[in-house]
Amino acid sequence: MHTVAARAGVSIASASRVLNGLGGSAETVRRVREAAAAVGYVPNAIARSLQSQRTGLIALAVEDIGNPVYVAMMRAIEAVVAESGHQLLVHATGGNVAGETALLRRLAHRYVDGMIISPIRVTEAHVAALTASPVPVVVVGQLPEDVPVDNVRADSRTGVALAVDHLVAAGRTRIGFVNGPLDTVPGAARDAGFRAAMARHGLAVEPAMVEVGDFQYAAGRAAAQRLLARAEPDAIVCANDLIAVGALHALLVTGRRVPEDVALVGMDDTELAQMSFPQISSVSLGSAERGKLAARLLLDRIADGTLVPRREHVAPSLVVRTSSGGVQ
Amino acid sequence: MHTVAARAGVSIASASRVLNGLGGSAETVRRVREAAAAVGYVPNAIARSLQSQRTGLIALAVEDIGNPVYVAMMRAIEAVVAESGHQLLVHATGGNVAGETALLRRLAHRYVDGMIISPIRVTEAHVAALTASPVPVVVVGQLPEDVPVDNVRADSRTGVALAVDHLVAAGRTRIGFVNGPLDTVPGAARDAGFRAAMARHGLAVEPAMVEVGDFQYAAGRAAAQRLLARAEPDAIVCANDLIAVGALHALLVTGRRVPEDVALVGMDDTELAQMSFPQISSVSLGSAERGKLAARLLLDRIADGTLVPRREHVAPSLVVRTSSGGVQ
DNA sequence: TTGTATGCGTTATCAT
DNA sequence: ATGATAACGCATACAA
Repeated sequence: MHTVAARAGVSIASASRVLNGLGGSAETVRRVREAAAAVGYVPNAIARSLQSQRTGLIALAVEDIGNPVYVAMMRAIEAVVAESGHQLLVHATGGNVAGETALLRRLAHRYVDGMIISPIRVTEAHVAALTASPVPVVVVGQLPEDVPVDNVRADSRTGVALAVDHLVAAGRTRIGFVNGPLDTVPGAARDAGFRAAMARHGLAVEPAMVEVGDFQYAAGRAAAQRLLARAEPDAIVCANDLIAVGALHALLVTGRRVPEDVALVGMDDTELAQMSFPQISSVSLGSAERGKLAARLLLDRIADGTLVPRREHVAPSLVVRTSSGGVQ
Repeated sequence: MHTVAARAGVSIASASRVLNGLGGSAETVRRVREAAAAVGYVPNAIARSLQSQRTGLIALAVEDIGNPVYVAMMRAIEAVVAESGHQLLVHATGGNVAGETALLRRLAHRYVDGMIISPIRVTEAHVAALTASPVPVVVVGQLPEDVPVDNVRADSRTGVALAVDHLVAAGRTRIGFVNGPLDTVPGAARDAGFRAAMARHGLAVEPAMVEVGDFQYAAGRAAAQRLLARAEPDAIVCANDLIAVGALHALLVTGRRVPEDVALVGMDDTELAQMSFPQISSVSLGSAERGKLAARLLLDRIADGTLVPRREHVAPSLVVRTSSGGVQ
């Protein structure tokens, strides 16, 4: 900038104004533009940030970037965020509490203008870090009622019910369930949802028909194998699509036909569900929609920090595919 | 900082020194620490960056964050980069030249300390932006010989050969090929590799046995369907795993058995290949290894910009699974 | 050891 | 319209 101003024979103030499109005489504008082009001037993002108190960065923190559900969410967020001139900084937290709270605390350094975080567990430490954060944060997922933070949530309880209802309507009664860890927010909600839905249909939940692993493919496959070794379900509900793909493998490798022998329903409605064969029915929890909403909430709050905390809900819906008897 | 210094009754220089662990008398250290804790002082990342001329950020630019091969690469990069105290900023370029070169030019703003980019096409504009970049860049993928930029590359030509050799050894002779766009670097290399390998075995490449789509699932599926509508291969090589999963779908939906009727080999050896049923044999192009190497090259260059440009190669290897007759 | 003063690259304020 | 100058928050030469 200094160089540009000197070369154009004006003050650095004038140069700055011209380069930012604010006023200037025709002659000044011309000379500054010319000088800038000549020396290949490019504004320094850091210095600009120091002055503007904004970095133009928005962080997204999710457990596992390999899970397609987060890819879908990320794409939706990226679209909104890019439109506002921000860039997305992605953190993979691995789902551990220490890492997530450390991340939240680091927000105090103001290296980003805001953060969207989807914690899989919510602890006291989370809440403390969340409320103490000097930069706006939006939480995707459940959150205690009294935490004054913008929040968008799915309804996975109802989502599981959708799956169970669908299977019961199709005549299935021996319905198994492969879940993720019960000490996670989604794990607990999906467990409760499954039991409530089964009870509503007057179906008993046999312990042998329920397995818990991780929200991952390998764990889902192993959990399904354990379940199939001791029970004969005519349908299996899985707590997400990664688990469902693992369960599909366990079913097919043991010679079971899907959906003829065992119907299968996953959750999150990711690309994986469509890419499997047979294609897997899945409960959409509106991941893209949640991402879009979260991004909007965040941008709104960045623009006006005095807003009252908002809470958005996204309704689940069932996408029926081959694995539960839908068309190919 | 100003506040901390005032509260501790010292100059901001002393406060800064103490907080950075440089000297100070026991008494000064104590008072500054106390004051900092009392006001909850946290250093401002931007101001620190302006001073240090480093942002602590490293960018990764890939075409499609939904492709598991990039997820694997990203994980490897993240591990190396985190260890050095940097954070990863992920860009999805969508593979368009304008976006990629714009990204490279934006490096001049110095919003990151370095970038790892994996362009799917390499144009004049890329080369120009690459060589003009004031911040270190490492290219993952092919690059003209004379471009003085750190570079790590796979050998997908040999990779395809590995697949063809394997299939021929298993007695397959009518080998089809589903590729990505020929005007991309990997697309062109894999096409050449396929033809060379087939020629080496004295096998003709019938035009009807070759299809081109996109490096995506849906396009791969459609391309495979077109191929299968007009030819009867006893094996198919796919230019990546997304295509392979699409081809698997096309095969199964038309009643073909894999591998009995048609053997299938993918490329990139991503999680997808393991998650399919049957599991898909795949040529590993060492994506994690390439990511790790790229990160190391970048960190080295950030530490010392005068290094002579390096070029690393990662050898391909074939992972045999069920889809080509391997064990379950 | 400590404080003063300056610089990092911009933008904004305030005279002129 | 323009220029001098003060922030922005921190780190560091240099002097004391």
